[in-house]
Amino acid sequence: MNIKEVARLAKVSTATVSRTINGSDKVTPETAERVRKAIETLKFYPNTNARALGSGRSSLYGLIISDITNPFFPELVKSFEDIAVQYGQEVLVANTNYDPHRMEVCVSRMLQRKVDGVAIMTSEIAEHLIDEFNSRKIPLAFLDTATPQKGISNILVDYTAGIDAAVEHLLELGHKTIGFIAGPMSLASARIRKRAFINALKRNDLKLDTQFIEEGNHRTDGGHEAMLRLLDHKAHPTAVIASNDLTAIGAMGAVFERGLRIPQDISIVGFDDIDLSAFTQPALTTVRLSRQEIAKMAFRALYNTYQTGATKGAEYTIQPNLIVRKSTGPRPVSKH
Amino acid sequence: MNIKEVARLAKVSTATVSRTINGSDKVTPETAERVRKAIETLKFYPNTNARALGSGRSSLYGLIISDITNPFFPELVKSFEDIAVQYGQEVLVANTNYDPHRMEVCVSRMLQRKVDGVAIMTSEIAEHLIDEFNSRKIPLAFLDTATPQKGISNILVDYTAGIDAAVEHLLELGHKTIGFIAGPMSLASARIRKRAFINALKRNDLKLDTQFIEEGNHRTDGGHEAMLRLLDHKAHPTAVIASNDLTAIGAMGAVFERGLRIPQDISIVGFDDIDLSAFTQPALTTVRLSRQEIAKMAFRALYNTYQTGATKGAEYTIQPNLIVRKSTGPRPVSKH
DNA sequence: ATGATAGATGGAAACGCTTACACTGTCTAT
DNA sequence: ATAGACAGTGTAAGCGTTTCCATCTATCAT
Repeated sequence: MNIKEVARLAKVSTATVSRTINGSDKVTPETAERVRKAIETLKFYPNTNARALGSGRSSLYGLIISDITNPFFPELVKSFEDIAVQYGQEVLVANTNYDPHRMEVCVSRMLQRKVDGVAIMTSEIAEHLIDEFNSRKIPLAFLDTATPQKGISNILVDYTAGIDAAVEHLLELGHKTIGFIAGPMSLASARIRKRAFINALKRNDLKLDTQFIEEGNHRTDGGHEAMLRLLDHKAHPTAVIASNDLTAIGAMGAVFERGLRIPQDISIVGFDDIDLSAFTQPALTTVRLSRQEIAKMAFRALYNTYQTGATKGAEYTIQPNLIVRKSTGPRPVSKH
Repeated sequence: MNIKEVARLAKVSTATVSRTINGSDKVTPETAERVRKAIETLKFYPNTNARALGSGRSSLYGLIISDITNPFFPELVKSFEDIAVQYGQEVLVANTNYDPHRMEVCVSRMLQRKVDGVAIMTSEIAEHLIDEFNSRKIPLAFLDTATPQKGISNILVDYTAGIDAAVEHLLELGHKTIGFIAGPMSLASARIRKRAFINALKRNDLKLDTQFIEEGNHRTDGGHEAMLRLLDHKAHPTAVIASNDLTAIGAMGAVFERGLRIPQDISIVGFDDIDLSAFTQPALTTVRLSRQEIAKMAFRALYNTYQTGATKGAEYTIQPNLIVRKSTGPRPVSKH
């Protein structure tokens, strides 16, 4: 079953069938109708491989993430696909599993499939891999890459604004000592968030107490352990901000384990606003980082760059916003 | 950059380059080495589209799920990909969004990309779409399809065993009245789970009280509302089994809202064991349904069928098992 | 030495599309 | 009536691989 059989049945040339499929306006409505009917009858599905090969366009966009089981990503993937579909494009998703070798494999897949652009939503990528894309003029879009490059779009998150909002919210509730559970320092985004927290303290004239900053791993277990360490201090903070929601959720478990209540004894704030955060007990106050917005910007940047053949990428900034739920409350009076 | 340039640099024909890439044994080690060096130097990545076109094999397997943001699926996707990679194959994931039209789009994508097999992990699919695959001899693997067909593999879940384990666990804890929050009756898997529950009651000589069976939607909000309805009965059940974990989590929220405690006042059991379930407060007792196992079976079934050209599919059964955590406890003494 | 055999390599057709270019027939302006 | 423009369609040359078949060389039994 191929375009030739369709052409034969519709009594036209293969060129006309191709034109009809691609919605060219140079086909009379009657002819197009005949072709469409033939396609229908034969249940013909054009071979994507042949199309890509013949046209030189794959209509495929790559999306590289670290781990689909990390709840931050599914919504990102979904939004990215939704918008790609709107533009008549397809998406190739690849997981790096936080592993540099797997990253190479992902890149290789993208290259072999001749994608029209790649969104790299995980911070760590080797320089030489970027070069592979660059030399082939494949548009790239990054999320928070530390090193912006020419020909590459960048989606920046205003972490400062997000963390500031969280700190101010806690200040308004009367908290004086705020702890922070960071992500792994090997991740650029975790480093940026920690820095934003330190700056927010400074801006609000709060003293920085490094013993109240613990390092987690952006997963629940890390948050759990880090929180236990924080609670071990004779005078622990009355509020804690976590570098991401998973960490916050792990931290909440640790608080309960020690027989303390949230938010009466201690307030917790997360970051990201993963779906789950609305359903924890109590519901988590968190800084929302819209995956939909990230996906939309990244895709558009890639699509535009590819279509216009522009050589320089764009920059966009995304504003996170605080979602106040039930895990934050006034500073306990008994506390210092 | 293509195979010709590699051939020129390595001073061989394109046929030999192709053979080297595909690991044919008919190439002398020295020649192969020369070719590999040329590939390296030129940073050549073979064009997947051309490969698929030329060989007639796409080495691509489709995976159709309903919704990647449903926490049941990410782990399934990951496991499926992991095993596909082991076999040197690639995966094309598509979401139906529970929408029959989107399902058609997904199937169309699979057909256009000439996949070597498709795992359909969402129950609802129109008969005529199955035919499209059948007539093209594309292997199919289903999860719990109600209507087994020839040439199609089927992964069956022993829901009866899973629900039985949950019911028996509650019985041992002394519970006499057990409620159930079902999924949407439009979903085959939800219907099967409900039926399994009813049968389990029967088998244990418990009377079936239909007012203690509520319908949810397999999401948290549905579980929340269904639980509120259950709690509205003057004598509500002391234990409730939910059709999936999301429903159970929503139900837990409702319990807290009414000022009751888990498990002291009421026990809750989920189904699936999504990652999150270990981190709820209290951690959810649930019936684990291994996504890894499902993925493994589905992929193997497809791969074997395609490789051997077998015309009849296989059947596998998966045994769920109860994971006891903190959301279940002895029947409250004050209760009837 | 000779023919047979096997193994390595090359030549070129095929895969199923897209698209530049050529062609035909109408229509418009003169 | 006629040249020019233009719309609709067809012809055929790619696109980058794979793979069948042919060719060549070296080895071996005779």
